[in-house]
Amino acid sequence: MSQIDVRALLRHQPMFHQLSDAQIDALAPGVREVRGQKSQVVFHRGDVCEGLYLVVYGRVKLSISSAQGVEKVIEIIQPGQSFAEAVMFLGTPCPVTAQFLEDGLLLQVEASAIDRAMTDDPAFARRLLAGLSMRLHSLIRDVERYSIESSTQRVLGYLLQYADPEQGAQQVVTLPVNKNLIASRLNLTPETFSRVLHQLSDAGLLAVNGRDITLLDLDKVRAFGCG
Amino acid sequence: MSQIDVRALLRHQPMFHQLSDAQIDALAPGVREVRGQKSQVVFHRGDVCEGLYLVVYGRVKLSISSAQGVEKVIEIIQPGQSFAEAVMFLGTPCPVTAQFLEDGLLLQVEASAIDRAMTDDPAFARRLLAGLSMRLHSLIRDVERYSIESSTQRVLGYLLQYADPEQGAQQVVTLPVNKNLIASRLNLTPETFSRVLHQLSDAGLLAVNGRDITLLDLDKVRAFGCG
DNA sequence: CGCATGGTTGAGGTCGCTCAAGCGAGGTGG
DNA sequence: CCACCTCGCTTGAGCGACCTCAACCATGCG
Repeated sequence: MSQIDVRALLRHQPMFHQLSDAQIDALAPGVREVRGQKSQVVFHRGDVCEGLYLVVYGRVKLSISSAQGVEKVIEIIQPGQSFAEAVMFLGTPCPVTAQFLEDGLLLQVEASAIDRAMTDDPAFARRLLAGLSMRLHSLIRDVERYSIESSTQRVLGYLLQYADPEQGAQQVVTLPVNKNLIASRLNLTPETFSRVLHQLSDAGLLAVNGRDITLLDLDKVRAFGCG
Repeated sequence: MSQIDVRALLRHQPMFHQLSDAQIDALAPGVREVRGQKSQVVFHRGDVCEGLYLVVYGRVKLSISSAQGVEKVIEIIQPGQSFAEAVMFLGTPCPVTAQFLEDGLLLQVEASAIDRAMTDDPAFARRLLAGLSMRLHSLIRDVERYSIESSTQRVLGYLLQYADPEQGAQQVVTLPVNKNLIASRLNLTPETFSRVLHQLSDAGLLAVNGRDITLLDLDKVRAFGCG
């Protein structure tokens, strides 16, 4: 792959949107392409990484595993998002394992390149900070979910995330990945997830059709979520 | 309080250690002192804050509350640490409530002052990023704890955090705050926390004497934590 | 003393997990 | 074409960890 391609890819990453062409050029030498196939591991928990990753296409799963082999999905990284920034700034071992959910392409940007970009452009540092902040807040939401919400509330909260408040009271949410993965994300077993969906379906709040979930009354769903 | 004092206080904050006197001077006008008494609220969940907070002395509790009034402690901020950075960079409402655990003094640094410091000194931005990264990792640990560890493992993990690997196999850990707060931090009820401690005590792993907990055999404790 | 606060202990309930079986869709190969 | 498999999902029965509610005890303080 030529540098031309890398530059074009970099330019399309939200993180780098406001960099000048010269800054992109400066970044490019510090960037490595990482192609991977479904279920291939990018790095294991405990590995040391020397740079952050950007997802160009494909999705990546960040997860942890207990000694007993139970796996727990922490986050699903979509194209355009980044991961392992924190580990880069700390230089500590990775707290999670990263694995391709499907064939995909990543860009690994080494720390020195990021440092250069930050020095050149303070706005870039601010963007990184904002990115980490968002991650932080979403993790706080997670802690909240796991600690004080019931399984039903977690499921509804997850679904509401995908609902558009502007749209009508009734709308369809299509699950982005398979139900097992979502269950893990919500810290539920697949069995419980399935049961919760059907129980909500019985209650007349939603209708399930494979991965398509129709929220029948957004206001009722919201009210239920806060009860 | 005069500006002299603010500058002296700023200089002692880890976050600002590497700033020059001139940079500290530039920061000072954007800093506000916040004195508070035990259980006084700094900001409520949902409030908008225009700057980050540094704890000079006293401790601050970050927590969330469910609609039913159940409170859950997310973090206990010690002197020298900061909070609300994420909210500052995003400009979003606070996801948590901040409350003094005892009489204390905070410094509120407004966003524009931080921006200035970042522009002047890229290393400062890096320090902020490292700070947020540490927060992120500790939250990942939390999610891990809540989702795949048992109550016993959570308690042991918490205690091991305070143990010094360099010291002998037997050492005393003094709980920094009262047991109710720690229980909440570990997502346990006070009752369960108490029971777990006594159960571990029966198992000969530790001895409880008020807030002083003696770990009787560090290796055994570690082994127990992983089983 | 009376009261508040923090901690312990007991009895009982429940949410979500585990284990196990069954089902439908999609794919492969004989 | 059908047998057969896998994979994702569902359903049921039983169970256990942790919570809830309630009483009780120790300490400190006005």
